[in-house]
Amino acid sequence: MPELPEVETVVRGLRDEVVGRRFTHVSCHWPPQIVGLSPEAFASRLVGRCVEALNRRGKFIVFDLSEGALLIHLKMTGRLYVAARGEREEADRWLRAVFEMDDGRELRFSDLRKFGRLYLVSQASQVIGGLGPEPLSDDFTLDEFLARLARRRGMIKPLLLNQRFIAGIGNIYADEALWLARIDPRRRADTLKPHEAERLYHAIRTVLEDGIRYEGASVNWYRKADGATGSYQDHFNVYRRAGQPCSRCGASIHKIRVGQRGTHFCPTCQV
DNA sequence: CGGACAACCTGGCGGC
DNA sequence: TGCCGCCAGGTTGTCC
Repeated sequence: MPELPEVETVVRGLRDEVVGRRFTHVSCHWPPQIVGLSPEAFASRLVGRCVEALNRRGKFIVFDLSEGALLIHLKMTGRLYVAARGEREEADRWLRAVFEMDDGRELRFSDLRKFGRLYLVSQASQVIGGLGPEPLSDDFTLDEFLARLARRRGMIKPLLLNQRFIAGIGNIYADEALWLARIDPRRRADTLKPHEAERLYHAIRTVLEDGIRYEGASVNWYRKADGATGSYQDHFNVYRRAGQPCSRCGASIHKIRVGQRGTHFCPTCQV
C-alpha cells in the first residue's frame, strides 16, 4: 500500500535521522530481497559509506551515498524506521534488514510479506530510469499528459497504475483520483475528452497532495517512520467504501475488478 | 500494445 | 475451535 504519499511521508520522517550518517554494520535476514547481490556483498559494500541525501522517486526510497546509491521499495508491507541499536529488536517479528549507523542508532527494514526490495547500485538511474513522470513535479505537464493519454488504448485505471506511464500511483489513489475526476475506471484512455483528461490531471495532483497532507493512508500495514498512523483513510470517497453512499450523489459505491485489481467507484457519477 | 494470469509472501477473515 | 480457501495489492515475467 505504500504509494507516493506514504513513501513521501516516510522519507520526510527519516531524512534528518539518516542524512550525514555512515553505515558501520549491515545485516540482512532474507537474501531474496536484495536484488543482484549476495547479502554478504551487499553488507560489505555498504559499510563505510555515508548517506548524503534521502529522496523519493515514484514509490522508491533513494539514498544517495558517498559512493553509489541504495534504493528501497516497500512494496505492500515494508516499513522503514530508526531505533536505538538493539532496542526492542525482538519485538519486530518481521525485521528483514538492519543498517547500523555511526551515531549508535540503526535503520531497520521490516516487511511482513517479504515483497520489498533492496538495491545497491552505482547509479540510481539503473533502478528508476524507466519510471514515468513524477506527478507533483513541474515535469508533469498537462499537455504531455494529454498527448500520452491519446496514444493509449487500454483502460484508464490500469494505465494510472503503470509506473512507466506515471510514477507513484497505486490502487488507493487511482480509485480516488478517478472518482474526483468523475471518470469510469474502465474507460479507454484514448476516449477521454480533453476536459475529462484535464479533470483527471488535476485530480491526480489533488489526491496525492491530500494524501501527503494527511501523512498517508494507514489501511492496514502502512505506518509513518515514527510508527504512527496516517489519516488519509478518514477522507476516502470510494476506496473500501463499497455499499456506502457516494458523498457527491448519494448512490451506492460499487466494487468490481478492473485489470485484476479491486476497484471502487460510483456507477452514477463516474461516466 | 494490451490483457490475462502466475509468482512472490503472509495474515485476516468468512464459511463450514 | 479449527481447517480451508480466498482476498489483499506492487511489480515482473510469460503467454497469447
